[in-house]
Amino acid sequence: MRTLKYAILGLINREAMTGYDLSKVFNKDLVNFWYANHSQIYPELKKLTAEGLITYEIVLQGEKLEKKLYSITDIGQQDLFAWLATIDPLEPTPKDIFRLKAFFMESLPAQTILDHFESQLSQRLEKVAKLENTMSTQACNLKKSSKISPEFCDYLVLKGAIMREKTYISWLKECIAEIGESS
Amino acid sequence: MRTLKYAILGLINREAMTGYDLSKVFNKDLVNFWYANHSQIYPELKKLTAEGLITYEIVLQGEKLEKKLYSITDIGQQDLFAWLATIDPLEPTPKDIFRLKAFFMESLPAQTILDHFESQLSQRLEKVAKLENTMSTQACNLKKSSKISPEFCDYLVLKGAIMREKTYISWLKECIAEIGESS
DNA sequence: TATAAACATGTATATATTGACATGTATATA
DNA sequence: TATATACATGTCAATATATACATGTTTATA
Repeated sequence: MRTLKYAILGLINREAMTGYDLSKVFNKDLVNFWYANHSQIYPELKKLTAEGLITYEIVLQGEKLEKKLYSITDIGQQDLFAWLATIDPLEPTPKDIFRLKAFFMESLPAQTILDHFESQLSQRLEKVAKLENTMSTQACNLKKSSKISPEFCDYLVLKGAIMREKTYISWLKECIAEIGESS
Repeated sequence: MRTLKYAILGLINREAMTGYDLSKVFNKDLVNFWYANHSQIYPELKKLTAEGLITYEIVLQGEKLEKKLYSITDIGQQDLFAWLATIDPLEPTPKDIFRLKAFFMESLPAQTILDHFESQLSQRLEKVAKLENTMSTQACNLKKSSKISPEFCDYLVLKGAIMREKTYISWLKECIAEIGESS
């Protein structure tokens, strides 16, 4: 479905960027719903350039270091907007290795099962703490923008990520409680 | 990471199955956290057989139709249990095309944005209704098994799936409300 | 008894993704 | 000024996944 294509177009549409910049954004701002390695990004940039959806100019960093600053073309923008406007059917539920393991865990000793859930719980607690920290640091710039803006979208998806993590945590706690009762 | 391998081993460990059976189970019981097409399953079964982790016997269905009934070997079970016992670091957050689109949506007219969220909301409401129906139909067999059992695991992951969907729905509703305020 | 739906098993091709390999520059700091 | 870290761009090989192609049997039902 070329989702990476649109993720890149969407970012470059916001602001001209290098492949390196894209890589950073994917693994920071977008990491809660999309990500990609640089080994995927650079070939895709090449492809999008060949397709005429983006162009680049070479910018010098220091004396010698050349970086490619990509911007979106008119065709690229049309393509992006057409994709954005399309309403999709529901995606398949995301895969989740922990849930898969949990599904089969019954063959393990009760204490090992609890260890799994406790480990997952502490990792998720740490993660949600980081997300909430981001939210409180950025909340001023984000929510107060009372019009629909990039910052407003940042805020909405960050809120969604926090809600998702908190629910995962609630589930883990309920599982731990029920396993305690059952064993 | 060969997750499909362990998904298959886990299922065959519960009960001997054909590739066709596995395909059905993936797209019914496991669909809320794992799935695979038959075009992935059959080659993997071949590979696992070659690796000595499973074996099959040919069973006749009617007069001519041969099906392969797979069972797990001792080595397969050891491999499965070793995987089950391993505690993993947190997986990267699952990708989500709708959230990605939402992140870039700000360039669209407010009404189109709302249409996206409303469509997603009604699709998710339908989905959670189905999940809750499954839960109420199967709840008797599931929860009442007061010991840790396959049915108990089924119950736990189904509950998790319902919680996840409900949170997605809450997020969508909050987004719709906030977009209403902002536009 | 014709027919559709479900059962049953594969392969082929294209795309997506990961992790390793490979190279070199610029900048901050010890 | 040595050194580590971040900046910057690529390729390659292996794995994973999706979609289409391909074939044949059995069972329920109209």
